[in-house]
Amino acid sequence: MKKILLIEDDTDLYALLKYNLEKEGFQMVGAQTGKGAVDLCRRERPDLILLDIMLPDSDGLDICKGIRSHPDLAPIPVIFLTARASETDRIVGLELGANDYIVKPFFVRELIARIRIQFRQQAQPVRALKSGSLELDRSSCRVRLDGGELQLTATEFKLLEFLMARPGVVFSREQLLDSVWGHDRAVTDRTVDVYILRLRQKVESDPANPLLIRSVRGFGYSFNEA
Amino acid sequence: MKKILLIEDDTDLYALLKYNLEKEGFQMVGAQTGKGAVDLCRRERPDLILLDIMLPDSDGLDICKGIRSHPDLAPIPVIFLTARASETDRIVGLELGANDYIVKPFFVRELIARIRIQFRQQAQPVRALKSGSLELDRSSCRVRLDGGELQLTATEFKLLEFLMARPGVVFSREQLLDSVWGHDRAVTDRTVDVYILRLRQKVESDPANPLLIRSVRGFGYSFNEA
DNA sequence: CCAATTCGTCACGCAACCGTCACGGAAGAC
DNA sequence: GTCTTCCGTGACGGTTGCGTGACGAATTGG
Repeated sequence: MKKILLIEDDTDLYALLKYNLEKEGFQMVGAQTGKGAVDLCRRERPDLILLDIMLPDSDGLDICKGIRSHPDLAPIPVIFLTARASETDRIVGLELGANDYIVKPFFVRELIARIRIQFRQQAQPVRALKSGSLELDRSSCRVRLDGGELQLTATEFKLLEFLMARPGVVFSREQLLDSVWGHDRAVTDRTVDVYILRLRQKVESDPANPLLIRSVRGFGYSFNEA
Repeated sequence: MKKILLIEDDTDLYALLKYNLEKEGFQMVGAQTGKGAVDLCRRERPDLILLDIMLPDSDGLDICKGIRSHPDLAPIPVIFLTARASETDRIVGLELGANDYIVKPFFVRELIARIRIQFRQQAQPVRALKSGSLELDRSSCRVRLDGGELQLTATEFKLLEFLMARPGVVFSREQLLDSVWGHDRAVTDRTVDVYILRLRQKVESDPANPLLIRSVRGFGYSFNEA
């Protein structure tokens, strides 16, 4: 499922888009302000960004520039939403690195079609996570430890990917279930423990003394920073 | 230098675009009629196609469909030019496989910006893909294995081409359907499995132990790196 | 020192996933 | 028109992975 970050200050439009895009099967996260948009990106790691240009507190163009200058975020497609229809505005937006540009008012179905185009032709950005001798390649779904390849199952991989992407941050079982298993989970929180165990057995050199995956009693788990 | 194929019946607009785009450094070829447009494509092999939807003798949508169904032409970006602005027209155009859609009257500079976006996103236009003794030639739509030529169907070819162009990258059935079949699909994701099977039977020396096309349980498939 | 809570660990039943085959129908060739 | 090729679906079986329950160890709090 693709995750879309929506930054739009108009409450009505925000709700409308969120509703329609979720109905279309996208996972939506968003903000109604431009403040901290780049940080939000780094935390959420969306697959696509819908960005209003006219925000009350900041300029969408600047946000786009910030995203493009950040190496991890640069490959993420950006679609501008805007009421400005003047020629120079359009050109500036497109030349600044936006992948598409859609002028309000627009048809929701057209926006959806344009989103799908971005995903269709996206040359998947290859991002590898590394911590010591442990390497996780998202694009090939492979995990290597000291050169040798580990055989992880799908859930194990997704859990490790989630934790490695956010080193040092402690997540509760609840949060992990929401993020890794999905919102429509029907799973006990103890399931997380089992997967942490399985991961440790494959990843840790000494599973009894885990160095990579840390338990925080009463809170949850985290992946240790290098 | 990028070659652009322009199909537009309006003489004034045709000349205007040809002039401006040549000034911009593009090599222009074109026709003012839709007849034989697909054949023209196969002869000229442009890097991008500008296509008027409303042509006196034929429908631009059909031309686009014809291009998309040809394995060697399918990856060429298509931008629709049109005076029709109704919602369904836009959706149909975009969902049919157009990469962008611009409504007349438009600013020439915006068109240029949108053309550049297509080229920016476009991966390296490698004509031939090779992996070990397996060779795939995009322009002639031929696949050779150990010198002998394989008989692949159009869908098999497009699927193999897509995977070979991105070795090592794992794609879900969903992504493959979007990219290879197109989003206007009415197809079960299990269809992908069948085509993977058919490809393996033709491509793999031992289909029971596939070396080229890898299954990644829970995720999808990928073409193994050399 | 005991009770309560939390976490690590194991084994098991079931569901999901994938490979495979055969069939009906659509599209195109002749 | 007929024939052939190709496409997509449905179904079946084997395998794998998933999630739960149970139990014990470890930790916390009184």
